[in-house]
Amino acid sequence: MSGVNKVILVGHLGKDPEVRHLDGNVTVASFPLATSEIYHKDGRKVEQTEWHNIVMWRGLAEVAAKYLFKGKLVYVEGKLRTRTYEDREGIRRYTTEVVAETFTLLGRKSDFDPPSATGNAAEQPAKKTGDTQSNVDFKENDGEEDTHF
Amino acid sequence: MSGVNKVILVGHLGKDPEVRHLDGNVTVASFPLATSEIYHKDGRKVEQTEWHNIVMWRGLAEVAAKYLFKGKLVYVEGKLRTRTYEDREGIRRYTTEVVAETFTLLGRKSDFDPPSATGNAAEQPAKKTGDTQSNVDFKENDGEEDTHF
Amino acid sequence: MSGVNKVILVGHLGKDPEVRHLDGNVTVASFPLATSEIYHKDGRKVEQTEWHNIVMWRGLAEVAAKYLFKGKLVYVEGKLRTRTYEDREGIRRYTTEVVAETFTLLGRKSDFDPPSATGNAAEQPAKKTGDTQSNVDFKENDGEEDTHF
Amino acid sequence: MSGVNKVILVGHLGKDPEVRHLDGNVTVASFPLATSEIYHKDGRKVEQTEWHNIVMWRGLAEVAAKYLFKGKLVYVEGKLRTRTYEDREGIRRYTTEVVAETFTLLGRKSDFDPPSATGNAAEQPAKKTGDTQSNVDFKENDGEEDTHF
DNA sequence: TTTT
DNA sequence: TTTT
Repeated sequence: MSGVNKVILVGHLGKDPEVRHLDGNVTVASFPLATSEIYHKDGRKVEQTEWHNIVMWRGLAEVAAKYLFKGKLVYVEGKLRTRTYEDREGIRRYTTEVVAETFTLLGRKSDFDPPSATGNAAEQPAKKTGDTQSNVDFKENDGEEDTHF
Repeated sequence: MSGVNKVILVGHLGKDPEVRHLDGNVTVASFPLATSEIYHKDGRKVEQTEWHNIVMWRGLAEVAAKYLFKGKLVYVEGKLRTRTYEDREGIRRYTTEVVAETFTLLGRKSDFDPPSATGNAAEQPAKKTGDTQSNVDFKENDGEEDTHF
Repeated sequence: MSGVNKVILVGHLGKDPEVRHLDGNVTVASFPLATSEIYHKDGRKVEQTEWHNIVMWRGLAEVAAKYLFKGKLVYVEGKLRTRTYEDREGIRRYTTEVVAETFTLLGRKSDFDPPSATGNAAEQPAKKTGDTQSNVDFKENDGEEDTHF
Repeated sequence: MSGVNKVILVGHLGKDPEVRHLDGNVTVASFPLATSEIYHKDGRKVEQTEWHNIVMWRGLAEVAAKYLFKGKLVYVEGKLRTRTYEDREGIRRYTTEVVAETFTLLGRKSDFDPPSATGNAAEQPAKKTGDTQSNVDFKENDGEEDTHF
């Protein structure tokens, strides 16, 4: 039946993606994304931030693990999914997530480098220095196609 | 800073909108919207339905009360908002809603009529017969502008 | 480089898709799509129709040939592409098209049937009667994936 | 009837906006916007740039004149409009434009400053230094509303 | 928990 | 004509 379920976000990652590997060699990455809007109320400027739970699967999760880090500005396109789970107290809860289908890193070239080699660099998939790639557009089944985006 | 928070849905209303009037002459309408997607798994066709909580404010809520009914197919554009509340047991819960900024009724002219004059017709703002309007596009502050959308 | 180029349309086909088969077994379908908006100017209601040139490639073109006909209401998602060509008088012209990446048929089940068996039915891929399929969501590389949309 | 006509772009301005003032105190701004996509063909990376003609009216044109400059990265949301005109040789031509309804500047704070005070600064509406505003979200009738975006 |  |  007749459905469209599409979300378009541009915002900053609140944390590095959390990457898990499920059975069957399936990768999942998830992270919070902040979108802010500024509006004016009674002459004052007010910033309101909305937090979104982003989930990426398989190939998209793997490129997310390589290119997305806390603070990066990213365009995310995906769909809404509300699922149910039990919290630690056994209470049934609902959570709404954005299951990403594409993302595009925004910002300047230097923004696409991983954080500089201090502290937590060890656990991050290193992006080679000298790589001149300056932008990243990804879709869910990237790699297979030799053509378009 | 730098934010985009946009949701685009096409689906059917699961119920008539529930309309409330808040202090200060503010109208709010809300209803569940179903978007379905069909995919193929192991040769079988599977339909998966996602339910969204739609909220409309002020003028948009008022036109929703006039034109939107259970079963109608509608295009909704808005933004995500997650808010917290306490349920009847005093448990703090989160809910994610789509705050609509525009909607467009889809389908044929007859679909824009209110349900036929049995049962609950009384409490529904009647759409005149003979009205040839066959489509409805609305934005948040409809009425004020004398121009386009 | 950082790019997003996305078009979202809901409108009616102005004609049946024109389907061509290029070298290398590549199918292309194209058709005009009308999107209308109603606005109010000086108290009068004005309807303004915009026409879009839609182009579909390969698998998407093939499903378009099966399910899309003049008058159908369809959701189309794609990207803008402006290309140059020479008209019959040798004048260099530009045309902007929407290269579709997905489409979804909207409307009721009966709307998905091909036009009844008079006139041009012969050249249309018949959709069996009795088929209960009531909705069609397609993406560019449909068929390969056994999962989601 | 039943229309949706929406374009979503993220790209860089190819030129400073060209601003005109029409009769009746109406401002129009227009500029080319580049969206690039990178894809892989036969192992080679290929970048393809698409150029869009963006048009902004009234209040939106005025804020564009203040904040948008050649090279800036911007999110633009609007609708497609194809219009006809006669070129200098009297040939009737068509052009498709994106009539913007909203835009959001993307990138870091320093990107929101006007070009430094050399060369062409004279003809640009100066953005005061010391202004700490770091992001700009605008809609068509900005200024009137005291609330949301 | 982001960004400015 | 942008950006990397």
